[in-house]
Amino acid sequence: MPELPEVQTVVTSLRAKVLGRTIDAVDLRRSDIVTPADCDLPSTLHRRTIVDLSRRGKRIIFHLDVGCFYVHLGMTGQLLIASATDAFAPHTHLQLRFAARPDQHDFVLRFVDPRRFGGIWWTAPGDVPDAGMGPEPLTLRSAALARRLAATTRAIKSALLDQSLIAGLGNIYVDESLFLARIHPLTAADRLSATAVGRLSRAIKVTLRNAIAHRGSTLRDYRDADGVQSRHRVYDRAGLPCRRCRTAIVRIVLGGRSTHFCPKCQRDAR
DNA sequence: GTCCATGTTCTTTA
DNA sequence: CTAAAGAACATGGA
Repeated sequence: MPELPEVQTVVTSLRAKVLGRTIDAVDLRRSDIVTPADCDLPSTLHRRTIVDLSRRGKRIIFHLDVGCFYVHLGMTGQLLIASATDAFAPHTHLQLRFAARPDQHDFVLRFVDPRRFGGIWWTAPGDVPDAGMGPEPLTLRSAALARRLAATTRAIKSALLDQSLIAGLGNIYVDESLFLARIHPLTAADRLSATAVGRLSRAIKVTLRNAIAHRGSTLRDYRDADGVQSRHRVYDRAGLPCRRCRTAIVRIVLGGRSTHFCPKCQRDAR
């Protein structure tokens, strides 16, 4: 469940738990999830204290007293708090155990990832954990976004998925943002008007903020089987009526990714 | 058995 | 050379 809002939710919920805690034991059950491959993560993390936890794009950054590491959830990754005595779920690749303190029971943090598109990256002291990443969408100004989009001829949908152009958006929220901005996903990025980029900049922020505000409740507390009303306006709604104009939502494949839009609200300007 | 999936990176093509 | 398009990665659910 990992685009910027989901990652932010994980960071927010984990932050108070792990801040100031010392890693007591490291159980790396699959070492090929760690980059660089020759980094000895267990001995590197042992006895280290977590001084901060933050998010950058889709990365969850653990700041240690020496250097930092970050977790990327890929498509199916999860960070779960558990008790050391809990049985391991399948595909649990890493467990960090935190020592008990007078004010808190001991607990473990587990990284579970069936598809293994995610992983753990170690960043040595002096290196930055966000090399090559584009700016954060929530603070990116319209003019700066316009400048970056003007540098590429790619379809706007593909451009927004490029983490080096703007960090944190994924397939769902790109489709949602383009719908809100009423921009057709195949529009060339460098052919968007300043007005359209302005709408897009605003739409991205609204979409992400709204998702962050609801992530705590929607994804966690509701189940599809209970008839959950998806908050998505276009994503995964092919053939269903547009929530604005009732026109059927269209699904196309763009850059190998399924792409959903309303053909009436998002006119093809090519 | 088939197709599809919230992501990234490597390879191929233009 | 660069930019863009495609394939590949691994597993599980519909």
